[in-house]
Amino acid sequence: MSAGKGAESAPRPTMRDVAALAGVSFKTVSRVVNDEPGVSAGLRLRVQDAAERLNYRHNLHASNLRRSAPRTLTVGALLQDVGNSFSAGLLRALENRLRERGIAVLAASLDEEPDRERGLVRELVARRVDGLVLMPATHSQEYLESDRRAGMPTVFVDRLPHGVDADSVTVDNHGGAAQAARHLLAQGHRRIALLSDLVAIETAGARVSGFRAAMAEAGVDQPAELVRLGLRSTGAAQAALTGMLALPDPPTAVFAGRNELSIGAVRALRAAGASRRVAIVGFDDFPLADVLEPALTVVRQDVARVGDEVARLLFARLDGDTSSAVHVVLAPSLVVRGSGEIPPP
Amino acid sequence: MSAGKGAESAPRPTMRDVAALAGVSFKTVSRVVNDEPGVSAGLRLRVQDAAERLNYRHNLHASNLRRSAPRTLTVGALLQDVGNSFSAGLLRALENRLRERGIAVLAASLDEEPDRERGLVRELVARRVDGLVLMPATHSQEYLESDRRAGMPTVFVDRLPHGVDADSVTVDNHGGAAQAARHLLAQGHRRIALLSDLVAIETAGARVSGFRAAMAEAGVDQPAELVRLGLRSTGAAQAALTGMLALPDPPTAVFAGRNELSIGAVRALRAAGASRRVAIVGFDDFPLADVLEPALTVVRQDVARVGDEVARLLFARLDGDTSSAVHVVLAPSLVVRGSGEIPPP
DNA sequence: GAAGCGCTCGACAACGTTGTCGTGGTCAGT
DNA sequence: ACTGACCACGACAACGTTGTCGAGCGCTTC
Repeated sequence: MSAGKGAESAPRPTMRDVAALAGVSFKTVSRVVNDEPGVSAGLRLRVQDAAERLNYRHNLHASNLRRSAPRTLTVGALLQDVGNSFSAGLLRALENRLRERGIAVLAASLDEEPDRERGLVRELVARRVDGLVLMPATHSQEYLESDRRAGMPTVFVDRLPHGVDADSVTVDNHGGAAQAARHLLAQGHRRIALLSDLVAIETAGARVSGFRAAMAEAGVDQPAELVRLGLRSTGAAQAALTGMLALPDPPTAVFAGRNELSIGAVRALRAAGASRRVAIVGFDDFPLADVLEPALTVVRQDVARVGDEVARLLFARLDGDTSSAVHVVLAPSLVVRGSGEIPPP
Repeated sequence: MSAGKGAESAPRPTMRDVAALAGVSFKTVSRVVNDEPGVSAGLRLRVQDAAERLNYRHNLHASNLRRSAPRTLTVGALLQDVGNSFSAGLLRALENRLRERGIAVLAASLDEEPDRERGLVRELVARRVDGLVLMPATHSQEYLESDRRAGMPTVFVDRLPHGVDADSVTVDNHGGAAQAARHLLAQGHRRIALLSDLVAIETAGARVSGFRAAMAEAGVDQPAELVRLGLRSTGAAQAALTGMLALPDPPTAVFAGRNELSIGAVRALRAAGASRRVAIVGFDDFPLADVLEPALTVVRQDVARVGDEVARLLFARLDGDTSSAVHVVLAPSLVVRGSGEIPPP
């Protein structure tokens, strides 16, 4: 038994081959394959049998090329990192909805690299995907405009579109972060560390500004030594917080702006033996947040809900809706689990 | 500015349109687009300019239809659940390698449903993907044989192929589970609970048999009350272990056969206040296993390594290697973190 | 019995591209 | 000045499919 494809393998059978075996014209095969009417039951069976015998497989590309309303039944999903729990959960939620329409998903990761985003969009357009779901890494998506005009429905997720008037599904990052800050303030905390990713990333920026707004509103001032922006990884967050814990006047609470930063912060607290002394609230839930000790209080975005909304908007566009862009903003919720309720000393 | 695609939007420009604008034949446009030689520099610029002005986008489907060696530059990855950390991590590792060759990934989840696997394979073949990465849900993949003969390279991952002679990358589940059991036995445990998914799932079955082999080897017998198979979810594992902890003679240690079951087990231990009293070793690592208290000892499979191997095998087949099927088995490693080193009372 | 209708089915063009081959022009060599 | 080689480019067929239209057949209807 041969194991590989073998460049020399016989070409796949086409409708013509099936037609020859069944003794009909290849147009009749097309009718049978597409379940079109106008073929007698007997012939239909003969054709199906021939197709089976030859292992005939429909060629979606040729089909799409010819069809009057081409549908590749494929959408592209450009997410930050399909290995990260937020992107992965979203991808899964999307897949569930798209499957209902027989649509497959081309998934790729952007890693916050603008060039990769532009390159991948090009590739996906060349593949003539029916639609695009984009968690952008670029500052402006003006480059998308011509493709959208040419009929490419696009739904932004997690971040708003800039320079292009497309649908979006985001969460209220500003509000969620403010809620986290108020929660910590309500426990009596005044020295609250702020750990954030690059503020150029829209969600991170909104969370920082939401946090700061709530602090300002409470009249608490935020010293620079308790702020670290531009943290790109779990390790960076861990190092940053470890440094702060060694300050003469260390923070009594921490707000971590993204799930990986929360993890780094938890590691730093553990290493310093401060888990039960320093409060922490994170943005983004993750699978094990509830079994940490203390369990992690987080601002949660409902990824399944986000996926549902994205699919809903995309379907409307696929169905020909050309009304003006819709921006869905979902409210995140504070999940109280213990780590955010530790009082200041 | 219009927001949607609009079924009525102008058709996309083709090479013919670009040619008309540039005042050349459309074959010349083809040459320019594909960077083929035989076009003077001046003309090349004129064509590129025209393409730019019209927002021309290459049509990969038409291109592939005509090409003598069609390459869709797409592979299908059928994984268990792209939202689960193991599948997601693997998908990401695969994507990294495939990107180097400009190959995109169609990702889908099988959820252990055989019908879905067969249906999705059909779809992917209709899309003429260049290759298939499969974490099978079916008991036999004989149905794949004709497509493989027709030239579809297939690499199995995490589970071995059955009924078809294809490449595979798996980890030594039997050995890994045995190692976990021996580790717990070495601490002096004799009453070790076994939590497993459906043993019909090959990996789960191998882990169960590995665990049992190590127990038998040590002459320890495993009472039925400490065995629960067929656990499909975190909640089921939690309930199962909670029940066992209430036994007159409860287990002093637990082996959880899959990461979600470990999570359920940890929850059960936490709820029973037994985290520091009952030892636990899990199969599969996950992002926060090291920050639990106590940190979770696990048998780890290196997903990045698995992804690399899968890509390597796939590339070899894409490059025409028709030698017989290769089966790569990677050794998992025991990561000692604390939870597995709790001694029996 | 002729006309008309409906039902199957096939011939053919077309989708947007690449592969093959032919044409016309330039230029070096004699 | 003439040949031949080479280069730039174009005409045309082909990939596998669907859309359009018309041919052939059996049936009903007056």
